[in-house]
Amino acid sequence: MGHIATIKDVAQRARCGVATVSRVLNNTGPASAKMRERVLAAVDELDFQFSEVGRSLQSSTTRTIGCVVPSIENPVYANAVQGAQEVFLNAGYQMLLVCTNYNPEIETRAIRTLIAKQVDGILLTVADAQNSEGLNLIRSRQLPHSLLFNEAPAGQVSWSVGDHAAAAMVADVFAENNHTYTGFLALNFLNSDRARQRYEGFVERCAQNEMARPVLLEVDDDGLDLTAHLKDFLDDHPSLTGIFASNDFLALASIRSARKLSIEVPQDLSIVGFDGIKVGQLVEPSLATIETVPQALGAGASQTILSIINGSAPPEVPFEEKRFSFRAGGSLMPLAAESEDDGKGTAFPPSNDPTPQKAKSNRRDQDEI
Amino acid sequence: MGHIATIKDVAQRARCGVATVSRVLNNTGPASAKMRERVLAAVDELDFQFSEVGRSLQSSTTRTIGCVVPSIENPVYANAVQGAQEVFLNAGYQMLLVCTNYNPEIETRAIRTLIAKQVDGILLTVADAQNSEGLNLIRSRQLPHSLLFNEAPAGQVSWSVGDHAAAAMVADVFAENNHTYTGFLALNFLNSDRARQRYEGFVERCAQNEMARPVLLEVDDDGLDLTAHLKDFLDDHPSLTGIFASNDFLALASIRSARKLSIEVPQDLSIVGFDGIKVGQLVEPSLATIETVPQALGAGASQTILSIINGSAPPEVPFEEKRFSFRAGGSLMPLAAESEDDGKGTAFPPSNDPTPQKAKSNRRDQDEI
DNA sequence: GAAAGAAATGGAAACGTTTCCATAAGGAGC
DNA sequence: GCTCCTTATGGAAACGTTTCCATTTCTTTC
Repeated sequence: MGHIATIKDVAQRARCGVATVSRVLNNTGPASAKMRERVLAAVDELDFQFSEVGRSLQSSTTRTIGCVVPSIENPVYANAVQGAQEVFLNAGYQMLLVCTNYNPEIETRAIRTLIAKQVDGILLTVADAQNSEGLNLIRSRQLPHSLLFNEAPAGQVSWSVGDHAAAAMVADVFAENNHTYTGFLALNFLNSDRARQRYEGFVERCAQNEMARPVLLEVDDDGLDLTAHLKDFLDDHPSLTGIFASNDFLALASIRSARKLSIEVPQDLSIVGFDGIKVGQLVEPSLATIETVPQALGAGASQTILSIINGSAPPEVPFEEKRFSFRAGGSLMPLAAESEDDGKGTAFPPSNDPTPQKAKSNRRDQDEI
Repeated sequence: MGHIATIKDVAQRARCGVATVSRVLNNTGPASAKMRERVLAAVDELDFQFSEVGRSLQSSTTRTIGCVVPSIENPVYANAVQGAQEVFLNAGYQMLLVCTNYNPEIETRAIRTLIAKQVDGILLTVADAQNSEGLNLIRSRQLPHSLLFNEAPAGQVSWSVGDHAAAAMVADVFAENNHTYTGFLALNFLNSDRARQRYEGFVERCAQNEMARPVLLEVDDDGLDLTAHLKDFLDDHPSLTGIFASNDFLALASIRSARKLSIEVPQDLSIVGFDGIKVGQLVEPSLATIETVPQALGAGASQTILSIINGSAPPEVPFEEKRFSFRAGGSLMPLAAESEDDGKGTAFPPSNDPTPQKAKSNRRDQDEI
């Protein structure tokens, strides 16, 4: 028989009503010992399992949460999703995952479907939090949700890195290491409010630190080879001594491209990444970067949702200082101080790079301002 | 009002029966122009959307697929899941994702829940395909499914890398490069049939190539620092010239640990990884590895499931040669041939490593067999 | 042994759909 | 005006649960 047993089949087999079966199996309400036994036997024989669909219809709860992120090829999102998934699973929820590829149209459609599927909550990273159709839908339905990675529109909770402040910290690190002329390397600048916020934070703090305004280098393709881009960029801006890459992959790709161009990192060019992916510590030179805690953010956002669902007190979003930190690395080197070398370079890299920190620069020799 | 509109509300507002609403909205069956208009207006005013739960109960289809993988922190799985997700989304399915952390208990429970939720199919990577309770449940319910990464038990389709053959290829590459004494570095050996298959494939082919039996080094923790392990290992087996790491992260960590021990890669020790993750090409030396196509496997497995669901012809699993290939890299160096140097080292790395290929070895000087 | 209370049980409604079927309305042809 | 199609329409059942409520069955207690 290709027929899946329902509660009716069980009731029939146990010679009782469906209500009794429900009571026995859910341990809700009384049942005599023999009845219990008969029901359990029937369940066993029929290999019965409740249909969650029927249950959901009746209880208007699905024990399912939607999760919408741009992509999980990016280890930052992958970690966050993994963190979220664990929290949800422990709480008895499963997770519907949608990757939008930074496409607002897919985003909206996915959210619409999630709502139709009556998920109990939605965890999401939208392309643009200020202007997301899907987010509005969620709000208007008052569906429990939490933003992840997006900076929240005023008054909303969001589990974000604190991109603005983190990028500012990079500016500080450059300043402490006497770098004045820097560049900002971005991918997907247009589609991501995060990249923009990093840029803004970096630019602002550079100004405050009386550094030159960072030069923006946008790359569009996700290819590994930045060499041509980098060459043009450095030719156009020969005074650059440091590049802030808006993520670690870009940073690693830059290091590699620099190497191809016979520009040594960090002697000729310092590079700082963003995200703090694991491999950054495995490479040589190790990558100076902003270390983030995506898994914790994902877990926190999940807990926010769960607390909304069951009315408990939501977890506090930790202070910015807890959400990111600067990780020193061999890809960043202090420049010789020009005027006041007060030696307070707190970010001096405890590098695993055997190259002496004050090694001569090739490129710099000609370009030094 | 905090009430979500149902088809009844729409019917009431449009002054018609629910059947009519259903017909109009689904374009199934006739409806007069004015009726159509009234219904559409009501839908608009009430912001109505069908409940998929009600639909699912009626149609016994959920447009949802389960996906069970060990983890998505591993970029291989992340890519596969992403590939799968895209295929499903295009076909109008959403994906319930569960990460098992290689824990069979979680695996079983998750699959049970997925079945209860009446997913239309399941895509899964199990800890042990020969002996998976969850997989048996799926089979006994005849639920459309496909294995991913697991080698299939006889007669079953599976979208796997071909671990055995791929590992054998690594043995061949070592042989071609005159390496005879090799080690196999594994993480999670016990919990993963994949790691075991790689080991077997490697060992067998080494034997066929008349190389020494590879020495097994198991590490248990996922920490980044293998230095102590590696030191002990190399002390115990001083004749080793090459290590096959069962994934690229381990390979990169080995390179780093070797560096700490002043063992140069590849001059003193060649390392070959497995998976072909993106960063392997960004680092120095670039990583020699088995390149796999996880995204394609994920997509293929999804299509298999979809074709089972709608009764169309399933896609063929591509031949092994299409599923992996050897990617040369600077982490592997040929040893000076001892007897017959026929120069057919096909795997000679087109390295981006500036170090001369035949550089002197430190460690080897004392250890050379 | 009867009355009263407690415990056990089953029927039926409700959840939101789709779809079968019956009926109502509209036109065409005589 | 009548019959006969065709086209529209609505009622109701079914999908698999849970839960309310009414009924039956058992224990107690006098």
